[in-house]
Amino acid sequence: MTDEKDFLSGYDPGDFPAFAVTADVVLLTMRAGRLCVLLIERGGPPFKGMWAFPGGFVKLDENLDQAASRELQEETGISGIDLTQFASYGDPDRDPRMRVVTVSYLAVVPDLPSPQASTDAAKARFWPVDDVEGTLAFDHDRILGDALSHLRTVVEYSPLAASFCEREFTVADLRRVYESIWGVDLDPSNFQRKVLGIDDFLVPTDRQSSSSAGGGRPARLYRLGKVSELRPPILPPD
Amino acid sequence: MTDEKDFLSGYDPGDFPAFAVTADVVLLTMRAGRLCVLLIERGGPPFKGMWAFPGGFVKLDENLDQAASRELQEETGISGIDLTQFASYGDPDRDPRMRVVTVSYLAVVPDLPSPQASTDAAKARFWPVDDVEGTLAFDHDRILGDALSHLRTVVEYSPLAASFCEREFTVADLRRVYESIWGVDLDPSNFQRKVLGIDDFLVPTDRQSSSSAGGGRPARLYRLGKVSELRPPILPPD
DNA sequence: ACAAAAGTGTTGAGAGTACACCCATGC
DNA sequence: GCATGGGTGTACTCTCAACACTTTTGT
Repeated sequence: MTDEKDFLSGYDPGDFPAFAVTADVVLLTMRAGRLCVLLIERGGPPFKGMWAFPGGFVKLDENLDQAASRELQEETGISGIDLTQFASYGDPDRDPRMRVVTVSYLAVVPDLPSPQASTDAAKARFWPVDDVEGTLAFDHDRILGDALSHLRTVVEYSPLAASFCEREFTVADLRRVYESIWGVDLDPSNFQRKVLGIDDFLVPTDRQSSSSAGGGRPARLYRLGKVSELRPPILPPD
Repeated sequence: MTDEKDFLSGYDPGDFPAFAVTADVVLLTMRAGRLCVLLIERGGPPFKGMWAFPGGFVKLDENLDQAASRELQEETGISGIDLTQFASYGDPDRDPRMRVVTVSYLAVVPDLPSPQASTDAAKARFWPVDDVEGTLAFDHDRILGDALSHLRTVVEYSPLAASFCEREFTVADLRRVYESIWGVDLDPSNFQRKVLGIDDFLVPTDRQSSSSAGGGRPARLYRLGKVSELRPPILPPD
């Protein structure tokens, strides 16, 4: 009966509950067919020695998106990738030090070189998602779970899965991404026809993959087209 | 280079940028075939006299979901409905008074009695969405746009559209909801077969609608079942 | 009887799956 | 040649949109 009155009419600036706001980045990649997440080992309390997402305080003169990419750049050296906000978390006890609301972002990248090479963030590395579930600092386990279910949903209806691939990739590369995410096997020939039949999804190059591993016909290389929506969706069979 | 160090190692509590955090509710309903949104007229600066979503400061001892339903209840008297978070907004200048991050929730309800009857929130009313786009306080126009596109997406793959209907409703009621949201005409007979063919979506009652308006065969009344996902999705033709 | 809305039957077009088969490369 | 993976052809199945038609009410 008081707060919202203050909010609706005039009030004394500074007369509001003070929160810290952070931006966290759940950055996913695919390594050897396993879904991996970029984590940073915490050097101090709370949760010292545990692993958490890159992220940190939003500054007073930047917006939420900017904070997320700045923190990612500062802590891991990674920049120039798409970050999309997917949820915010603000339970009273999620950080024992103070009241923090975190705005969480999802990023999907190809298999990058390990981040320690790039900056001073020596404690950053990729972990297979299955190996860390249930072990993260703060409420980051819950956030990771939400990020993964968000990923699995979005990937059916958007070309996001192609972000796991390099700039040029084969249809089989893309198929293996979907197979990993859904844990199913897809028929290579039908998958090929399906994705090539979607307008503006894959644009062919005139280059071919070097058929490196033990033979087999080289595959054509594609680049991601400008499609924004996959209709009909790419679904796992049943 | 300083903030995130503080965040990773120890630091002085209180040594962080102080934000206000609010929870806003975009509550949608369907009236006479038009999509409507619940708004509150602002009684004081800034944006005095303009309309905005119900919402207000998150308190230090409640979580974000609780803040959203509390504010909705206090400002409009509406309670007991599902609120789902869909996005957060925190541009530096979105509120001229201070730095505010707002966590936005979407709610979908049947045609409720006008809210002024229930509480002291005399300035709350439903507005047709088309009539207010571009006129709202703060960045609420952008939030409304995001809420609507979120609605249109979610409605294809979830039973959310049924939340626009009363507890018992006919297939035609539900069809008119989809027609309004997508702005298309759907074939009544095909729509009927489609939705009744989805397991656990609609559960029949033994009651019928009173065929009130000008004749026509009374329709069976249904209740919403326990399905959580619509596969295949309900799509507009083309 | 007639209009209006609910609900069913039928059919033809298109999409998806399974799988046979051909192509290009490494060994 | 043979193994391996890329890519095409084909036939069967299933779904869905279109629309004719029957059912049940109000006037």
